[in-house]
Amino acid sequence: MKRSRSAVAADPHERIVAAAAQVFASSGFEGARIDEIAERAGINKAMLYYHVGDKERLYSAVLLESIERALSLLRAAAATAGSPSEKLQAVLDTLAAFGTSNPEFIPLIMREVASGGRNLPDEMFVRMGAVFRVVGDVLAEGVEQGVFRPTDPLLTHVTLVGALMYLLATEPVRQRVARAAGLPVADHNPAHLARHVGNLFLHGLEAAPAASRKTVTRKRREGSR
Amino acid sequence: MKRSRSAVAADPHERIVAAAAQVFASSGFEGARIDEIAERAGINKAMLYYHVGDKERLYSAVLLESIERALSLLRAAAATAGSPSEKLQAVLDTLAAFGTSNPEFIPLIMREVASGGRNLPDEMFVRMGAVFRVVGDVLAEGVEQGVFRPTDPLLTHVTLVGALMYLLATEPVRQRVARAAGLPVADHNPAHLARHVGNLFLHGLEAAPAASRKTVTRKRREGSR
DNA sequence: GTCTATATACCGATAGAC
DNA sequence: GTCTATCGGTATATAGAC
Repeated sequence: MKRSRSAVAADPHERIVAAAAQVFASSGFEGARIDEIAERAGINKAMLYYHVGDKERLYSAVLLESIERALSLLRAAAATAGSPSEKLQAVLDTLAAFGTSNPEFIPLIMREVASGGRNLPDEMFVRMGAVFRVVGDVLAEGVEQGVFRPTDPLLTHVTLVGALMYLLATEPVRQRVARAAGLPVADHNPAHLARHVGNLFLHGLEAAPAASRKTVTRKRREGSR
Repeated sequence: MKRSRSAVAADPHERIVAAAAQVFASSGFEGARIDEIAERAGINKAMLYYHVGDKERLYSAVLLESIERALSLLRAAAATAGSPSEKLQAVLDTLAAFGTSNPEFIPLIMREVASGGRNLPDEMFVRMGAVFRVVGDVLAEGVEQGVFRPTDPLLTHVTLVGALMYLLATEPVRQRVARAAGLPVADHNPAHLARHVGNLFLHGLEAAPAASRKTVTRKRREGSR
């Protein structure tokens, strides 16, 4: 057991980590300023070093604390009663909700992915493996029941989770792109985005099922709109 | 017409932009050091400022030059003869190939997405809109022909492209995760990743087609393996 | 445990000689 | 056009008083 989590976070360590998560997420590791983190945590810079050590240790603490919370939520979602499809959708919904109530999480992960995970502490890979296992088990269950096609589980997991995180993270960019392209500008809530990803991945984009086989390609199955 | 593109890039401007792309991609905007860019371009720091101006202008030049090249390749891919599904797969293949022969591109884009596009110049949004239109047109064509289900095209485009870019970018992270989780470590080539995404998106994960409708859920359609 | 003051280093940008 | 030298600003990290 580590520290108790309270809403106001009286614990200096927690206040610092929470503030650091925000700054690291919005500015990256190199761009984050210790002064800004200290200020946002409401303490002095010297105190920050006293409590959590240098910038690198603080960064590791932020990442580990984030993924730890995400992991336990995702595990709970996958333990939901229901079909593998429903479990997978529950995982996506949970990830979207977590990414929204913890807006630092997705930028943090995406920056690390962009840098090839160069600054990731070893413990992070273990946690990421645990997250994979949550999705991987659902996929395996689906294949076993014959409701999922067999695929490379790690690739499918990354595809699924990456697509949703990307969709969530691009919200502001997407709106500006829509404006620049003369498209209708819509702001989608996270739940909607999770459903879009789930729908797309579960049923596929093609209207005709398995049209690539040697079965007859059914053109224009009427009543589709 | 701007400048001629040669392999060795005798033009100082090009050498600088190419070097900057590498450094910005691996260190981010704030983390990138002008000295390192100059050194990697084989010129003096003062010359860098003489040729391209300050850090921000250099960054914009890198982004615009990258997406411009990607855009023309993607347009060519979408102009391929074939079904909408084949065109979509061609676009994915092209993006994967481009991301591989231009390893700076995906990290650059992902970092910007992670920061909400805060440092993106206005011209970038126009280009990103053009990239969307390439995919959007293929999607519209597929819907028109009745082979694609109608979806929000912008969301589907971002989901598709985001999934592939994420898959490509996580290659090194994925291997370390696999090692930490005791999974078989595989290094997939970009073409394979593009096919994984295309396959998943086009046909979906579910073995039974449209099982969510009121049609009979066909359990265990035999001969699936 | 908390804060002020500062050491130390580095970075972006430019001045100015050639 | 090219380079050296350097200015001005700011960053991480710590020393030391309280």
